[in-house]
Amino acid sequence: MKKATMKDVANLAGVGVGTVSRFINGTKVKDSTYQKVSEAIKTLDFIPDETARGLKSSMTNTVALILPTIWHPFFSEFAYHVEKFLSQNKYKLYLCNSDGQSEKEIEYIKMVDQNRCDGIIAITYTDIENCISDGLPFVSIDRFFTHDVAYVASDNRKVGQLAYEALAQSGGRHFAYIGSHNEIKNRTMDRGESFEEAVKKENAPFSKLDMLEPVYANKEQIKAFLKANPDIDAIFAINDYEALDVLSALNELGKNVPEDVQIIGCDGMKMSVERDYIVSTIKQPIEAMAKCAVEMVLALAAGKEICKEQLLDVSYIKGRTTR
Amino acid sequence: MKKATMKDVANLAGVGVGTVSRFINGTKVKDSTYQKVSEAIKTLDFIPDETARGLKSSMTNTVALILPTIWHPFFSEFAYHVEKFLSQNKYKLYLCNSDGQSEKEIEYIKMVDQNRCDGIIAITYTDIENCISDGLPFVSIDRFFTHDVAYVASDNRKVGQLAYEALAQSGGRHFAYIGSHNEIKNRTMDRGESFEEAVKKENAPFSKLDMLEPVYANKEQIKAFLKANPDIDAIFAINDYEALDVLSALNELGKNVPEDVQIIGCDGMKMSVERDYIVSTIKQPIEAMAKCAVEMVLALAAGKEICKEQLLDVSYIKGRTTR
DNA sequence: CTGTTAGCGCATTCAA
DNA sequence: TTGAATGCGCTAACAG
Repeated sequence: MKKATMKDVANLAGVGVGTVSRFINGTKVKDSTYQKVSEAIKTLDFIPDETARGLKSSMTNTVALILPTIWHPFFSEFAYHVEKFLSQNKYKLYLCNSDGQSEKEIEYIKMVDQNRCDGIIAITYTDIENCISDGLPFVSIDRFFTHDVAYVASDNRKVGQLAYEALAQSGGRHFAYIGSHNEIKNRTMDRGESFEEAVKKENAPFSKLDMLEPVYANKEQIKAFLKANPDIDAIFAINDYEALDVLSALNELGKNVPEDVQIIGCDGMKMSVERDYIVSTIKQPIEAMAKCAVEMVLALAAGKEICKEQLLDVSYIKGRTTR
Repeated sequence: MKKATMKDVANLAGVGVGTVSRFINGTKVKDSTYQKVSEAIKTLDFIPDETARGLKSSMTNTVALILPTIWHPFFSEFAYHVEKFLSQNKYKLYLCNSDGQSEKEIEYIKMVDQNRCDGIIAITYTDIENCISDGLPFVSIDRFFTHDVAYVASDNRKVGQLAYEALAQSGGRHFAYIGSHNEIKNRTMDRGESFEEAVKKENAPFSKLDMLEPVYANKEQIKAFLKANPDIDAIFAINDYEALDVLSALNELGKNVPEDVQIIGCDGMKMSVERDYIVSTIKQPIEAMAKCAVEMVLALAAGKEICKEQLLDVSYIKGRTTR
């Protein structure tokens, strides 16, 4: 049987379509008509067509999330929380894996103008500055565009500071930073820079390995670096993956962690609710970032003015790679 | 400036709206008008409203993916591939974390009738049989409903068989299965059953720990089980997470893996493209399952008849927990 | 409180 | 080949 429309309901109930519409939208109607409409809806299995509603209201109750790949614990944890908060606001989520391709990112950004979604939350490292038009409800994560573009980030400068303090406190003497960076700048670069500054302020020995992405033979490069600098005993890695690679490299070189060398990563994703932290890490407030991003994008979609820059706090979590 | 509509374009180009519509949809128009329309579209930054199009065509080019939580490597890998294949077909993806709540699953299933999406792919273990109405474009993963409901699954019976063979071949003597199951049946239960059968067919010693979900103090239960059965030297765990917990439990009991005890998990998820497999595992063909599911759901959405049951092959991957 | 009507932006007839 | 008209299903304004 074909899908019932409001007109069918109105006919069956013996009322006008307007009344059915009001019923649907919760406007008060007389008790007797309420009954009739309610019954007609039930017998016809009527479900309102959201496309038609959207055409009138030009609201979709949908937000698109653009990220490099959902197949990565940090992003999937973030996406989980984004969807959760959107859902609490009766919003749906479009998911976009950009794989770093700006064309796909742009395609999704266009969806706002296509009236397919009301706003965008994006974690992106590609060159899309000129696609972010002025009134676009767009929230950027961990990357600054201009003061007009809303963004939320963790306090990446504090990350380096905390990493240094934790390593120094547990006896680190020769510090190193290991990481990589993209040509397009984003705030994660601050992690290494602030770490370096903190070390140098104390005049402690410092080495660094900073690779340009895309990185090949990551672990081999790390091993070569560690061999060339055998005194290193306190390493800060740009993220937890890198930390795992460093851990693996050290093991292969016969060093003990954390006895000989300590490692701190960054992100602090849990992999799943019940798993322990393997590497010590500076934890990003992923859930808080998601909440903040959702609030901002919904406010922007509603045309509200908001504070466009949000820095969230980070914290040190001891795992098994520091003493 | 307000968004331009087809009417605006038509006015500016000095043609009728029908012509603009044809232009957009690639129907041939005269060269001279083609130019005029093309220009008008450019100067007005015209982008067709997909909501209005959807209202006419009742197609959304969107599919919803329902899963327990994207915050889990297996599901996020699956979602990654689903989005990829949908994208290749110009389709968008709605993501739904059900967290095991049937209400939320039902809410998304309704979206087909609401004309918000054209079909559903679902990994679900809750009681929603009676919501899967007949013509619904619905594809189930790893769970059988009825012969009328399309589903794709990996060959879970072969999983247990392969696990046994791999463990036996590398010297396992006393076998054990460790896992948990939900009240709602799904095909993953076949893994343990087929493993048990394979072991018993060879008359080898067998023990099992099968917990009812939700499981509390998982690792403690595992430790108690292992203490009570100290001869166990070859363990098959229902999935890779469970395998990690088993690994951790064994370490805490002072056993070496894989020297003293071998472990095989199941799923074969990696944290991301570039990471290695940690535990030895029976790998599910995640990408192939995603591809198959997408093809099926798009075919169903297009009203085509298809083969409703697809079983995909699994394979053994050696990690660091077998010899 | 309720029925009627006019669009929302577009695709698709039907004439011309 | 094209312009004008009709309607997709719904909401909101208006009149009763």
